[in-house]
Amino acid sequence: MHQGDAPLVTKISKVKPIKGIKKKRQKSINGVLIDSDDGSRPIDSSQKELVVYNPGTSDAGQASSLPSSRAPNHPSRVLSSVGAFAVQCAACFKWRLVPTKEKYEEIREHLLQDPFVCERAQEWRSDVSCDDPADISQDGSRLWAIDKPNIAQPPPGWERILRIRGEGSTKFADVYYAAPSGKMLRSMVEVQKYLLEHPEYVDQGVKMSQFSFQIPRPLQENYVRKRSVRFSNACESARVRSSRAVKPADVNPLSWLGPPKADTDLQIDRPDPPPTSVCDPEAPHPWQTNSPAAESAAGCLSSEDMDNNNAGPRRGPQG
DNA sequence: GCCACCGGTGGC
DNA sequence: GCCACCGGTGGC
Repeated sequence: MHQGDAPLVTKISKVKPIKGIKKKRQKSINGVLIDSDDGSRPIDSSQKELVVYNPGTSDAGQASSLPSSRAPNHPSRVLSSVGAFAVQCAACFKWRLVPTKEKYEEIREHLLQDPFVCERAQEWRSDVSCDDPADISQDGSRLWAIDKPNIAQPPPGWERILRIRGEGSTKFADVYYAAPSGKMLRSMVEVQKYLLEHPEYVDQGVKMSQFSFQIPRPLQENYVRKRSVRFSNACESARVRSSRAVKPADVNPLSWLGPPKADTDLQIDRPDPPPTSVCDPEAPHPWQTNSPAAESAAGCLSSEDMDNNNAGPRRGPQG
C-alpha cells in the first residue's frame, strides 16, 4: 500500500464473567483478541494501526478522563470490550500501546494526514524509538480488530463507546455516544434529535461531524455470523465463505471516510469533506470494499482477563 | 421497569 | 453483501 496510510486496529480482550454481572452481557464482551501473524510485520505493507486499550490492563497504561458522570452508581454493570489501544508505526511497523483512549482517539482522528511513528510515542514514553522492541504483538492471545482512521474525536464531555459483541453475533460491535448527561445515543438520527432537543450543545460547538458510528472490523474470520439466508440451504455455504473479517492484505489504506449516510439529511452540520488527497485514490479501501484479499488471518482465541472498564454510561437508547 | 445486548431489515 | 437503524427481550 502506500506510505502514509494507516488503518487502525482495535484489540479486544476476552472478559471473564464477573460475579454480579448479567450473564447475557458478559457474553458479548468476550472480546477475544486475535490476530493474523506475529505482529512483526504490518498488517498491510505500510500500515500502522491502533489497538484498543483497556484501562484495567496494566500494560496499557492509565485510563484517563472518563466523565465522572458516567462512573456513578453502576458498579461494573457494563464492561468495556476494548482491551487496549495500539498503533502501528508507519516506519518500522512495530506496535505501540497508546496509554489512553483519548490519546488513541486523538491519533486516530488525523491518522491519514499524520501517520503515526514511534517517535510520537515519546509523548507518553520517553525515548522510545523504532529501535525499541514492539510494545505488543499479534500473538494470537487477543482479538484484534481494524479500526477506522480519521474518526473525529467526540466533543468534550462526550464519550464514544465501542462495545464488541460476542462471537457469532450478526454484527461485530456497536458504537454509542454518551452525552454529558449520560444519555446514550446509538445512531446519527438519535444524535441529531438529541442536539435539536438540547441546542445548548450546538451552541457549545457540538457538530454532527464529530460523530461517527463506524465500527471496526475483526481480524478474526467468521467472528461475525453471516446473515442467515432463508428458504435456502445456501446458508451453510454462505457461512463458510465467511463473514468478512479483516485480513492482513485487506488492510488497505483508507483514502477517505465518508459521512454516515444518515448525515446527509441532517441540518445541524455536515462533516468535513474527506481527505482524499492524502491517499492514493486508486487504493482499495479496506473498510468499504469487498476486496477478497487474503484469507489467511489466523484466529487464536485467548482468555485474557480484564478489569472492568469505566462502568459505561447508564442509559442508552430508548427503544 | 430499566436497559444492555442482540437480531432483523430496508436501503444502498 | 454491508451497514445504519431500531425494536425486542431477558436478566437484573
